[in-house]
Amino acid sequence: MDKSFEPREIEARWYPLWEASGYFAPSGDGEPYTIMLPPPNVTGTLHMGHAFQHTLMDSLVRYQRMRGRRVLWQVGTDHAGIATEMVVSRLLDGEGLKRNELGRDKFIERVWRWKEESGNTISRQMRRMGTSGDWSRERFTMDEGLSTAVVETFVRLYEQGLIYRGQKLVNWDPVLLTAISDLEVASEEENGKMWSIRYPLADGSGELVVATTRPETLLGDVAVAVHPEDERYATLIGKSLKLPLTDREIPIIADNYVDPAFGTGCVKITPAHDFNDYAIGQRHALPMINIFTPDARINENAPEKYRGLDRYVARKAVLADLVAADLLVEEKPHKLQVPRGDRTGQVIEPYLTWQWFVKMDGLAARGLELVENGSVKFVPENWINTYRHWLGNIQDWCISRQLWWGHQIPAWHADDNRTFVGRTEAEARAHAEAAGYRGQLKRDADVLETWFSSALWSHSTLGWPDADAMQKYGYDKHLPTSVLVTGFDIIFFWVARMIMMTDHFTGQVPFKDVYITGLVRDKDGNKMSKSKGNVLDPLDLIDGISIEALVAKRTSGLMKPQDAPKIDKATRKEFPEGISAVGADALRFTFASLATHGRDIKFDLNRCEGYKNFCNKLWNAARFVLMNTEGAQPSAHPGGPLTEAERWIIARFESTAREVQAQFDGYRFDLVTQAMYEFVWNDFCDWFLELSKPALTGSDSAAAESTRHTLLSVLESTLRLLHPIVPFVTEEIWQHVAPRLGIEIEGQFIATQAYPCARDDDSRLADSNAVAVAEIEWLKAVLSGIRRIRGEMNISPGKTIPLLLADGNAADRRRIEKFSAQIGFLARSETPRWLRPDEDEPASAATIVDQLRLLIPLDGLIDLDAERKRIDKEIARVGGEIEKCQAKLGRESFVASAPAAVVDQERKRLSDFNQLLDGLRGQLEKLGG
RNA sequence: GGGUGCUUAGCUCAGCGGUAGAGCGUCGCCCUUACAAGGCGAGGGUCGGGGGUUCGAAACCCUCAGCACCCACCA
Repeated sequence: MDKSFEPREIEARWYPLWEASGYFAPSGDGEPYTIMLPPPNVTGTLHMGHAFQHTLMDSLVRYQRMRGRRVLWQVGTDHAGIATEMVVSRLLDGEGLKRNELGRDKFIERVWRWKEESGNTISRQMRRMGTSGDWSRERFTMDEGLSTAVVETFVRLYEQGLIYRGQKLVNWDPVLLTAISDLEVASEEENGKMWSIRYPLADGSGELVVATTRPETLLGDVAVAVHPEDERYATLIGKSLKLPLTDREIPIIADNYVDPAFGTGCVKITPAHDFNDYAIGQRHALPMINIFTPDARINENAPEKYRGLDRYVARKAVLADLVAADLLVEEKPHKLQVPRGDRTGQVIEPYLTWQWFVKMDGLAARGLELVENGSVKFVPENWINTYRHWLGNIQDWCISRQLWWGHQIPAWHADDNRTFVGRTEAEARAHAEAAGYRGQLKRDADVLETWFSSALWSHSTLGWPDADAMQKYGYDKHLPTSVLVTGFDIIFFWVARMIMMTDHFTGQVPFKDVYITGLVRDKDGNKMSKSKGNVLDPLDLIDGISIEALVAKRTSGLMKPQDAPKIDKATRKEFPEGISAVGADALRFTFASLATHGRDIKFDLNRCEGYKNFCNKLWNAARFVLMNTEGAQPSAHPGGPLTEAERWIIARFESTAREVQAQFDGYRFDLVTQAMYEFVWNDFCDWFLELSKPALTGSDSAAAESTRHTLLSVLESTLRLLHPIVPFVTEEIWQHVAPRLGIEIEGQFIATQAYPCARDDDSRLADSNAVAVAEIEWLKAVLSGIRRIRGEMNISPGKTIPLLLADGNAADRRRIEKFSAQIGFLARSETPRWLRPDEDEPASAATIVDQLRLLIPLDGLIDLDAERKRIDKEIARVGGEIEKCQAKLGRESFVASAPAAVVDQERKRLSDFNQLLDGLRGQLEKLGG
């Protein structure tokens, strides 16, 4: 193996071999374990959030696969209707082409070409991350099978009366010219104005003043509402007002919606352009006057002089005319919530259109029930509140979009405005003929919103509704799936709908657990976005990138090119030398370690580099083991007793394996990686490898032989333990290590080996030994004590020191004898020697372990004053602890009320501290302090 | 206006009723033959403020403050 860990070549070599071997596909007879990848949008490339979630999914999948489960990780991509259509439109703009000039068919052809490209990029990126999804059954939401599922779903819901077409007020994007979802509208507070306008009574007996933030909608007013108990206006209810700037008269109505305390207590009602007004209009059976064209210009329902004006131009005109007619009372600044489409940033219009809807009441009640009764569990569980709140207040789901890219709605309109739904045109025609219609049928031009097909993902990818495909894909085996790993931002868009749809059509929940991850933010906690110029491409972390290339990437193709200099500067400041390659394993380990519950993650490149070092550490530990086991007979353990150090590391490994398993099962990836890191670095490298050195070179050849074997076997188990998180480096090392243990690796991969389990792995590993642990913990205390003196006294690490022993009990004598070689080697001391009873104790620096005192004679080595200071400091610390213990034990209430074990523990602490204090005082005395 | 989460070492975060922790950064001493992407050691925190419950609170309850996010129709 090379001297240092070079991820690039290793990653490039193993992935194709893994994929070709077929282990990504479900196999074996184990209990199925299934994850459906939230299909990424084919809008471009994967971002850090994807890489993060994919890492977690892949870790779970590899973990369960090694535990013998029959694992399916279903991968694929989403057509992402509106988003992809926008990307391609922008692309065409660059070529000087217009979507509408190209026409529907040609445009869709272009989108398919784009989809090919983006889809390939995505799967390439996923492969670079090391993800082990089953590529052989990769799906796309608009492929043939999934499209069949969409049509089938639509038709069945329609036949069940759960889909209907209706004219309703929806959120309308006047630039994209389509309806959009409530969820795609974000209201932001903006500075605007509020105008008060006089509406004269028709009989000339007075006037009402109404306030509005949108004076142009006055042209569509159909009433003015007051509160029914508002005494000021009680006598006016039912009378008529002259609607300014028009020749219409409108009634004064009473409705509880109006807050008499706000403004004048009079509200103009425009049912076709405001959601509240729409509701009032329905309650009072008012007409609805739509005054806008689809692109938000005034239409023919308004007086002629305003027709064709853009909404904001019309606003100015209306205000000018009101002033001219002396009907404008006041104009004042006002903060208001402005609804903007989250894709275009345009101000959204509530707009009256014909759309298709899914009735939600029954489905939502069931969706709620499935979560309330625990069929689907959220992790962390508080997300249930979010889910509950949304489903409890849900509106019917508007599923039609006036776009081209997507599943075209399987409905055909007759000349007489009747509509027929069918799986095919022939089926629709049959319905039409059965209803006595024989004329022309024209297919509905709209497409379904993208989440309609996503909602079917968990069962459509398993072949539904095709019986053969369901059989082939193991429909029964894999549904419900094990866990959905996704972000909180799509709980409404996707999670809730998938629960409802999958249950409705299969009688199963789509998944048992929903693990909600945090959002990946930049190191300052900002959301990563192209426009902020703070995005990182996961591949650039894996491969590294020069600062020039990174700046170029971040500043090109900006929506606001004027931001480029700012982004340029910030990027150079954060990454003065670009980003150095860390490799996929380090990136994965970083993501996993940042995956705590219930908070977003700030991505910190320093963490990444730290974990690259971790991979390197593992690499070098493996080199050490391999170097020291060269030529060893591949075999099971040679037999004979294990050394304490071996038994200790085995016990530590076991408890680590237990911890890792428990944390995997609770989706605590941060704690999984923490346990792995601590074991590999602190236990295996810092202590066991060091302890093994004297054993390997010592005179006890049985111990050397045994140690060699344990080095190999613990390393090999550790590689398997770590593999789900860091697949590449563990594979590479394992292929070198496993043969030394007699494991046949021809055509084998670490991923298909068993996951280490604390009890049923190697029986020797199962022999956790409390005595050995105590012995080694004692040895560690001895060595740490000596090292502390060396460190604080600035004794050169290379310098060999004399070491004398005093006091101590029988156990200490036995242990010193046993570990004499280790102590000499690891503390760089001469062979430790017991002080003879009659011998004068030389002035020394000392460290105390229980009753044993370890003395380093001062002569020339140690500054007497420095040692006194060191002891004083220690005495102060111990004294403080003693005070705390005494205070605690001195309280009657503590001794009386606390559990006996806690009281005993406290007493033990006190006596240990006192013993230590005595030792320290004695030592100080001997130094003449 | 409702709701959720967060506030612990310089930074990023664990801990969530019984001795305040980790990584990174900082400061010493070291190229000791696996690893300087390293070794050994050190320093650093009245756990956001204030109350309460408890023998005991970073943790549980109340309250205040700040930050972030989600939902919501005040013209």
